[in-house]
Amino acid sequence: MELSPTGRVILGMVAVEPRSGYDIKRVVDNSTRFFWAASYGQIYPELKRLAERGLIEPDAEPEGGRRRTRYRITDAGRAALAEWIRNPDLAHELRDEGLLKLFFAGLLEREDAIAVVEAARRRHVEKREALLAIGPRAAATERFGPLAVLRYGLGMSEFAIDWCDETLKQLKETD
Amino acid sequence: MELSPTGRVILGMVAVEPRSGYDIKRVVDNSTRFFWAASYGQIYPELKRLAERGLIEPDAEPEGGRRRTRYRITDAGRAALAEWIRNPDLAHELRDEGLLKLFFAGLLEREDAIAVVEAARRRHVEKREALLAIGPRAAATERFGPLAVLRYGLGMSEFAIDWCDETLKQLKETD
DNA sequence: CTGCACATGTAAACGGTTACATGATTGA
DNA sequence: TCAATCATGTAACCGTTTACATGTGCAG
Repeated sequence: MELSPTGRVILGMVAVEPRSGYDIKRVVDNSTRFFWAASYGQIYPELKRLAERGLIEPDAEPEGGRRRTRYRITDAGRAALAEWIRNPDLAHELRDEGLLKLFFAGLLEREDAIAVVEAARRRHVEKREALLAIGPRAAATERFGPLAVLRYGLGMSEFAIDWCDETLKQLKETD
Repeated sequence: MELSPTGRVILGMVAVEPRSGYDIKRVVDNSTRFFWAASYGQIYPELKRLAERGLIEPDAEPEGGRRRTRYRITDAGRAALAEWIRNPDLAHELRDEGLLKLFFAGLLEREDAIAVVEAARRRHVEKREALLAIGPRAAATERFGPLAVLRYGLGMSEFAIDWCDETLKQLKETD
């Protein structure tokens, strides 16, 4: 049972616990957004498609309060999710605009190239701060995954910052 | 002058030296594909659009041999490219399906989660090999950028492999 | 009673991949 | 003469973002 790209995040988020589209948007913005974002324009139609295919189903109606549709995963959904996670192949290419800028930075004057690397460094520092801020949230889930991926993100940020420093040194000492 | 996402790689590749669509595909597949790929379906229409906007122009017709259209960058093109590179903001989100799988791996049985990390490790080792293989090509350009980004990719791969090892250790020792 | 967060959706426009189609040139 | 590689392109389909549209419930 093939899942669409964003269908996978959504199904995963529903697999963790029953969630509405709004819930999913919120939790994605606080976790996977660093490597996989999702917009409402994707979430709501995709929830309907997943429900039509029997991979998720509406949970019990809310007791009073706001109108909302919370979905829970079905057995078929769990199977489809596991099938995707277990498959070692990746369907999607990585895309990193920051690296593309760095790749071409040498076409500019040296001062400009330095500014490009400095901007990249700033972004990585910001990202590290953002990851540190969501740390407690990830630590709260006892499940393996969020915390490990957070460690990954922090390590990557550290590496990237060091790389920027080293690259700046090289760029500056070439006289 | 706003550039489209893939217009940027294409313009950058033409900025380095005059190139045809076919050339661009080949060089992208040997360099930026690790963080920004491009297909013919994007390249040829985009070359036309860039030419219509005066950012590139057809080079002199080939002296005999094969028919082909090689483009060279114009002053306006150089300005648009520099404008994009200098702008510190990124228009595009990172997307990494491998991390998404790892994020949700804890929903599976422990053996399955271990297999997911092992698959990720294998991918990172393969990527490192691929980067090492294109190393000489990147070193051949004296321009700053390709080599620096290659160093980045290699460092990232090393880090990712170490992270997988550490994560596997953690997953296995939790009895 | 006002503004904010909750909550769900649609339509248009854009971006990107894949499959298909075509044909020339070169080297074995 | 055959296969590989050079070379360019289009059309259909799918995915994604953005902007718009609508309405509820709660706290101050």
